[in-house]
Amino acid sequence: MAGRKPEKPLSKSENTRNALLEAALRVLSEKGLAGTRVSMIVKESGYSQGTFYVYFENKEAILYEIVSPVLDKLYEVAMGFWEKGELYESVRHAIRSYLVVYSENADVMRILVEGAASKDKALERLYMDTRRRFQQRIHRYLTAASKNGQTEDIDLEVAAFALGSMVDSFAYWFYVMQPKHKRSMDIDQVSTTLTDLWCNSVYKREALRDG
Amino acid sequence: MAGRKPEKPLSKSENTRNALLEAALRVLSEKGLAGTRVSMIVKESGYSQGTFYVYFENKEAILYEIVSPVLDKLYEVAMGFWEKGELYESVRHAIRSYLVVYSENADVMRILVEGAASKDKALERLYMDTRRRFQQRIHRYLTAASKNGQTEDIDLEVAAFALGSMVDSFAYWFYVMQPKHKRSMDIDQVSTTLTDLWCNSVYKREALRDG
Amino acid sequence: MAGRKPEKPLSKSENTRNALLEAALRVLSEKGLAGTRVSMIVKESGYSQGTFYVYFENKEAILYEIVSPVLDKLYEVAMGFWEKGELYESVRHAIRSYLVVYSENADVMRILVEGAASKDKALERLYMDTRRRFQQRIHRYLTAASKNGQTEDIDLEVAAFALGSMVDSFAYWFYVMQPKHKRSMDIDQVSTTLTDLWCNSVYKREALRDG
Amino acid sequence: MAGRKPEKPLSKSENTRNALLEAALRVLSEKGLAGTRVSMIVKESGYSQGTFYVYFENKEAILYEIVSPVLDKLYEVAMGFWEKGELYESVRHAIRSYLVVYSENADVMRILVEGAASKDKALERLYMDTRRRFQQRIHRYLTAASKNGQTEDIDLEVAAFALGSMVDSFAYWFYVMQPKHKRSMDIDQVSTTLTDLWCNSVYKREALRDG
DNA sequence: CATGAATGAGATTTCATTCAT
DNA sequence: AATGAATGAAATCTCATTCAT
Repeated sequence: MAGRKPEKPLSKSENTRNALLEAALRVLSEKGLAGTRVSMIVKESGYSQGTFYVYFENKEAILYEIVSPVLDKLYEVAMGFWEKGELYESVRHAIRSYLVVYSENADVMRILVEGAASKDKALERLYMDTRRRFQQRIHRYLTAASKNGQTEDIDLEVAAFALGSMVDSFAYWFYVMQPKHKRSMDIDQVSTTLTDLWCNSVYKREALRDG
Repeated sequence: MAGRKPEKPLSKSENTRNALLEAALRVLSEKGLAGTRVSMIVKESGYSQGTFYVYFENKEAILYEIVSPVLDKLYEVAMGFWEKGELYESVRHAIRSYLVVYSENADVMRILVEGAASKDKALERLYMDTRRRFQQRIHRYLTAASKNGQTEDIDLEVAAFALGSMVDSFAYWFYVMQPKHKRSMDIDQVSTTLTDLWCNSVYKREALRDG
Repeated sequence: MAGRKPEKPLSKSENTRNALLEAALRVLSEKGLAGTRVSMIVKESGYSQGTFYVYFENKEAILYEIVSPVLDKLYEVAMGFWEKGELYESVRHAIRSYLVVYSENADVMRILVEGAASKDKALERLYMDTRRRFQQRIHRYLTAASKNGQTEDIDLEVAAFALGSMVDSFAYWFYVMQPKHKRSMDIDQVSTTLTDLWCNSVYKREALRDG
Repeated sequence: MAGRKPEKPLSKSENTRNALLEAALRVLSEKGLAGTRVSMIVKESGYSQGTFYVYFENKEAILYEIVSPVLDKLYEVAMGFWEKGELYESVRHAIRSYLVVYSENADVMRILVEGAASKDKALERLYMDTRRRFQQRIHRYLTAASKNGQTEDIDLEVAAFALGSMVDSFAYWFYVMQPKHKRSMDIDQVSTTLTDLWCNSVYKREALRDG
């Protein structure tokens, strides 16, 4: 009774749709955006070429549907807890959650980066919007702290973006570019260091001590 | 007597080669990697289709030649001054130089990001290698400071990468994704904030005060 | 009850495939291997350029499919009767059959010769293998006769190859190189002479008289 | 003084021409006719692309110049001795000489076969003409023998072509198709067998015994 | 719903040949 | 005599998309 939706059985058409989405993700993960062909997706899905166009208008459409929910999840999970708890802990929680979701969707994030850089309008916008949402949220939070005299005297708008960038870019390097077997550091260790950097950089030492 | 080499006139073939490289950069900047066709490059250059293949084996070859020197320049310029001066100033100089070169080559950096994300082996490696070079250099620098008791007690390896990422990712957002007319902040202002964040995050407050 | 399979109607795709094969043969016959373009084949077939690549990986693939069955037929027809009948007659039957099938497939044989000479690995091997199969079969046959003391005292291995070559090369000249209107001799006449040469060259005169 | 031409030193232009011819032969031997590019020839020769067209009108021209003299030599050497000596010996001498020259020019012969089969007009004609010259010569010789009652009662025109074909085709297989290391038989052995076949096939046994 | 055959525009690449120097 | 830069027509192959069944 824990808020779980009762599992409605999926209709035949929903099944096919999902199968195509999953197949697309698998192919995109392996081949990258530029290397993915519709023919690969349908082959992977087991359905036929024509079926693809029953469910998606074109190649870009399926892309958007794959990337979009991951970004929403990322935002929701990382920003949900924020503001409720104590200073250091709420930062740490946000960072750690971000890394967890990122690691689970590293392939999608790679695709997003590729697409946004390639001037694909839809993905470029998705990417920008998400980063701005993060920035604004962080900025709002820092401003609040600054009103309590807890922050150092720096440009909080730039800081908000820079710190968000730091975590995001670290995640990209750590989970996307780095081959799995080379990751010597574990997520808790990393989260702690990132949180230390974040907090040291903007908060006064006293503010941290007091929480 | 200023040490400048007397400018040897370029041979005909060197001229053509350069013209193609420049045309390629223009097209890549406008269309992105995935959107660039050899036909566009030759049209832009004024040469014929066949001429392209006299000078470059294929599309990837010209790509590498465009991206590679920019990365070298970026490293050289940003890391050159490092270690010589006073703590805060040397960080600031590095960051500012990085941003300057980045802004002058924003288009190329976008291409690099797209290419590395797209699993193009050559560019992926170029990207990784460069980031690692930066990380190692920063790490070495932080370690030196830590031996003088100047750093906070954090994981310097992660810090090195995270701080490098912060600057790089900020630059990407600021110069690549952001349309020019929306950039309200100027480079000095931004450099200062980034330097503040950087220094606050790793160095002890005393160390900063003393230089 | 005549053992004929009821003719299953060919599927759409089988039809297209066959149409391409037939068109390819026509073009290859007229233009030769080096002079044949995929564009010519599809034009001749009435299908579009893209359709070709739905059915065949590339030019070489369709080539192999055209040549290979002809060689099998040639071997089967020429060697099928062999050994059953009387000496002279079985040789004559084999030679005549060879010439008949050769004349019906002269164009294909020309292509095979061109392809094998051009160092196309697949065709070179096909050519070699077929010639060796013939040689071995003839050699076996001559050896059997030699055990009955019916052959002259010569190197039967060389003889086997040389006699096979004689018939094959004659057929090539007669049906491939010679323009049709210049062929004054008819197939029976020619078969008889070739059989005479063959038999005289290896068999003892007595053996021939006795059969 | 044995008829050797006094070696006039070659002019510069003759040198270049020869260098190109030799380079062309090397490339053609390795790559086959269809696989040879003008660019390969000039690279092999060390001269430049433009130089090729100073000496040869086009690609076909150099081809003809390479093949033509070999055919002349083949005819001259094989047919020169003919008719002078005793029956068996003159046949054997002709066959052996043919094989010797063939083996020395196997690469060229392969090119000729490829070119003739490919419907290259010039080479097709060269090939046909040469084979006809051989046939006519052999035919004339057989007819002479037949007037002395030395031949079996068979169609001498067909025989002439068939026997010529036999030797030629054997040589092709032996020196062109067969990789060198697989040739177990030596030229004397082979010549003898071919001569035996030839003589047995057309001459009366008595004629052979008497010479 | 699903199919799979067919398409054709367009991308990459090749290469014999020309020509000004 | 020799060069080598430039060409451009043409060949191969790709692939997102359509559509009749």
